[in-house]
Amino acid sequence: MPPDTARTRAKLLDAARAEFAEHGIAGARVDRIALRAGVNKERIYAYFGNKEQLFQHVLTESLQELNTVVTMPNDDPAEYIAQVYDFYCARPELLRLLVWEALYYGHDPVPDEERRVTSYAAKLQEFADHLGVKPSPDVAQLLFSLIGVAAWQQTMPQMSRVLLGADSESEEARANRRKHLIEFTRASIASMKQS
Amino acid sequence: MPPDTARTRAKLLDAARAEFAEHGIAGARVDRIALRAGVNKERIYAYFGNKEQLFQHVLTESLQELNTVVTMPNDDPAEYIAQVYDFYCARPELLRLLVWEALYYGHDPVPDEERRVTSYAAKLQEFADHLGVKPSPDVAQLLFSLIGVAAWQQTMPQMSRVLLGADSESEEARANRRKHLIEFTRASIASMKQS
DNA sequence: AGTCGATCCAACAAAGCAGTTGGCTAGAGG
DNA sequence: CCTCTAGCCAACTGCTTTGTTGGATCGACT
Repeated sequence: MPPDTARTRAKLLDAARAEFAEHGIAGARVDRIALRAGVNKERIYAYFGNKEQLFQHVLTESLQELNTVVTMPNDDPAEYIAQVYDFYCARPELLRLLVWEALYYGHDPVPDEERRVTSYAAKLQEFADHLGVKPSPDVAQLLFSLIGVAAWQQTMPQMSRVLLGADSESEEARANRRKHLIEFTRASIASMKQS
Repeated sequence: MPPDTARTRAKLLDAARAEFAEHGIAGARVDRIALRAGVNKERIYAYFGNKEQLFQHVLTESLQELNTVVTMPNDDPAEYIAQVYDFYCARPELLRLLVWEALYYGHDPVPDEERRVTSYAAKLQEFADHLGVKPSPDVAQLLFSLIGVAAWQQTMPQMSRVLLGADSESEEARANRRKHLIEFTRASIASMKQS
């Protein structure tokens, strides 16, 4: 295999990630992906099959990245949530991909949903460990809610602007929300532990 | 004006709402909207201009509905959040429309964003009143976060299934999450008040 | 009944799009 | 130097989709 193949594949995946994050599955244009990558369109079909399968490749790759980058830190679950927030601020594309996927598949199962179960179970285990409790439906509810809070601002920029003010994307506002997030997380963890 | 006009318009808006909620702006098909409504496609262009403007009409209408249906109840802010949750469970289309819009416009302002500011300010006022505090950025942060938690399950069904289990859409699981939501809300309100 | 104005619609035009094909190129092995 | 293979690409195909148009329809008013 010529050395260019891997590079070409990678360039396509990068371009596709940007395109899909911006426009979603229906809105993405295969021509545009090829153009961005500086590669011929036909390669997409040769490597990935079709548009939807390409989307899956992009998503799988992105989820792996998310899984390795955002880890459970020192011993503070609140810091973990803040890290999730930081990550989605820094790399909004990954969240957007997940949201496009959610809208596209709705309540139908997404491709290889099973594989995700294990990696989320691991995260849940870690989270519970740091809380000093056993993984349980309640802990899962809590983690799920907290991830939601951390992601909500990037998920709904219009609502954020309307409710938190037009400058809610400034550096200062971001630091402020981060602080809010940490307090919020601590409070909800404390209340769960005592019950 | 013939009496049918208003009816035709309404039928189109209903069909468009369903179509847009399901497929988003890029994925929606004008033909399909006309077909669902049992009306000729040309009427859409006569009444609404084009696909994107039709989307805006649908969204405006839906936001009004949301605003009138989900009101601040008795005196319990936690019950309000639970009501938001119930509403999004019962009418997921409205949330989906908002999410499609968020992805479509991203960080650019959405059409007539100003008008929304006032209605959200009213909600914030009500919320603060029930908390017995003045509206402030902190209260807004809290309300925004809580809306996020209430909406998160419908926003991310895949993540919900993966983290909370495949049956997370059952009636029982829903009641369970509702309970979690109320406790969660109470805890975060209590912690905000004391600080 | 006849005319007028507005609504409706089947068929059309033009552009955009996903996916294909057939030939080109470069490098490895003989 | 020739051949064979595997990646590469410009041009093309056929279908889908948005938006338009010219004539049919229907009710109101005279």
